[in-house]
Amino acid sequence: MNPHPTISDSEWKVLDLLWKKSPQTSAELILTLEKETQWSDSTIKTLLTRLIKKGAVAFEKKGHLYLYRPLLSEKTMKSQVCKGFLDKIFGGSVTPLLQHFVESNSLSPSEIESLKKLLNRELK
Amino acid sequence: MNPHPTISDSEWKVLDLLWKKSPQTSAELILTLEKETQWSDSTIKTLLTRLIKKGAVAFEKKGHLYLYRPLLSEKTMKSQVCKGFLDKIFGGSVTPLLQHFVESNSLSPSEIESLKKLLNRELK
DNA sequence: TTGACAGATCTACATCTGTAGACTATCTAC
DNA sequence: GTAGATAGTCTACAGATGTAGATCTGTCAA
Repeated sequence: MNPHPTISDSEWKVLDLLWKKSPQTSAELILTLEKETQWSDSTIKTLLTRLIKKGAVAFEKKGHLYLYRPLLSEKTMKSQVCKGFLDKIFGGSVTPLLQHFVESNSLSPSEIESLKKLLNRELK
Repeated sequence: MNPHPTISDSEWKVLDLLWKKSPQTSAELILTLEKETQWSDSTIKTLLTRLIKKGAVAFEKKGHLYLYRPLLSEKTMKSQVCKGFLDKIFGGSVTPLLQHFVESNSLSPSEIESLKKLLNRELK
């Protein structure tokens, strides 16, 4: 019913891995996540379960293997999160967001170049 | 101890108002927020209390008036939230973020213009 | 066939969040 | 000085989240 359920930060990490590669077994996911987090395997399984309950992930039994894959598209989800973020922090408009990055000097010259290219391409 | 506490979505709305104008009495805040949300005054008072406990807001008794003001700077907080967002969604780099907005056609031509100006100014 | 193991499910629990009613203290106007 | 209005504090409670132990179950090797 909920077209785009809320995905918590931890859940997002799991989903993100599935967007990068799918399907994956829980073992694969656990292996990857244990490197970048301190989570126990149990935690990761809980997150998987919650994602399934939210309709964000599906699994398929292949013999005795469980293969997990994302049900929600990365693009759609990111759109939603971006919009929420922009609304909350910058009143919904992109300019102040970019301005923020510019002013906080968090952009390297090469990054600025590629951003400009992006915008130029867009105008054609 | 926590230099920048986590501010929840609802709390953020309150803090945001204080960034726009400060100090304000709770009555002012309640008046504004009741227009854009469905919150009861009690809810807003709870949010204020939590912000105070988190060290994000301070109040001052002026006679029998309570004046609230933000303790955390807007810039600092937005930086933090932006960074967290960027890390979570786009692996920490700005280009894919802007790319996202470009590709999702959420930029108006005039917005693109102003973004370009921003970047050009930066290069000087 | 039995034990070890991998993988799933159940249960748990503290904290945070959204949301708000009840209660208390103070001030102001009558 | 008393009632009503204001403003703050306490308490509450359900649901989400971060985190993980305990347990069940199916499979494969010995």
